[in-house]
Amino acid sequence: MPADTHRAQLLPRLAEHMLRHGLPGASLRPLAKAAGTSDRMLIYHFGTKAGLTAAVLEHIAAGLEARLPRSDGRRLPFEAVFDELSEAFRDPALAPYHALWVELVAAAIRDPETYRPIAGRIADRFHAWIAARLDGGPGEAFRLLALLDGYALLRLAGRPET
Amino acid sequence: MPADTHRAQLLPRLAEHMLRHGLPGASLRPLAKAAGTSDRMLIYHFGTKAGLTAAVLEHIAAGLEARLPRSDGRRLPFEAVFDELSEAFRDPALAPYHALWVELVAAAIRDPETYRPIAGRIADRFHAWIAARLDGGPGEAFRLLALLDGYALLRLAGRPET
DNA sequence: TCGGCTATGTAGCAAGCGCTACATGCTAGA
DNA sequence: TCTAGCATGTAGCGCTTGCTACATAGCCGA
Repeated sequence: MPADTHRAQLLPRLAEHMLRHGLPGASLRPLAKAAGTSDRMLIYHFGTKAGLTAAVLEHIAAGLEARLPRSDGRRLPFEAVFDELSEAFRDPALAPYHALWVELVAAAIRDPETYRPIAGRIADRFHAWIAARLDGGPGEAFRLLALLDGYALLRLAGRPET
Repeated sequence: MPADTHRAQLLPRLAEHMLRHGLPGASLRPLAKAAGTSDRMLIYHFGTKAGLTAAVLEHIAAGLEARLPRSDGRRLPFEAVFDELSEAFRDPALAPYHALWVELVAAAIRDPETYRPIAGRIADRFHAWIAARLDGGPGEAFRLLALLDGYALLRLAGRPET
């Protein structure tokens, strides 16, 4: 059995654990336990903790995007898209994703080499996702993304919008 | 010499270290070294790591607010305040504060007991600061705060606004 | 002078971290 | 059938974490 297959089999369970326990809870031994293997084997398959983290986060981001509704081609004005998305992002089922996103950006501050490329790719993904359904330029899409991120951040800080 | 005086003397150096090295770098031994004392004495003065962290972060937040310009009583519309503040917040000298803020919110996710009250108080502080110079209600001030936080977050994720 | 309180140094504990050394079972190709 | 290499278990290393036990020096009031 090739190594890629092993990784692909591990990823869903690693992702589930990481979503539930966050980046700080994603140390090798608990991850291994959750995936039914050993820390020894995680390093064997992914080379390094950083490699593993990158793979799992990429997997999670792809999963989140697949869970969001497809664009129907219509482009709506700023406030309409904002209302729709801020409503959607209040879904508690998405809370673990927001938490992980903030933890990822926090990690990118002190270890940019490892985490910044991942964070950047994820930001781009959702920027494009917004731009595709917003009647406006990329700057406006960026602003909408920032606004949604800001509300999510403040919610995690214990200040939900009122 | 009373204990409060000792704490007050330690705080500036602890704050400087925490600003430079962030929340993850703020473990007892490095902090103690930076403040010219020992981990033993930090616990002695602050009781607990959580107590120390709360005190230092409060000190830092007060310092940041003191550094921002005072309100002259005039109230400006949303875009005017936004432009002024997003300009001010791009100052590289403030980058450590943004980084620490995101790290604080990230910490509040997994340890709300310790960090959420601190994060909430800081959010309130700047919400009030914005509300005092914005021509609009608290909801608009909140939206502006979210927008600024969002831009800061994306900047830390390696995506500065364009 | 003595007794108690504040302050501080030294040493260490138990847990967790990423990662590695070493041995070994298993299986597929020559 | 032999052998090379993939896969995996066991054990442990060196380090950092928050925190504590214990001893003790210095000072201040009775």
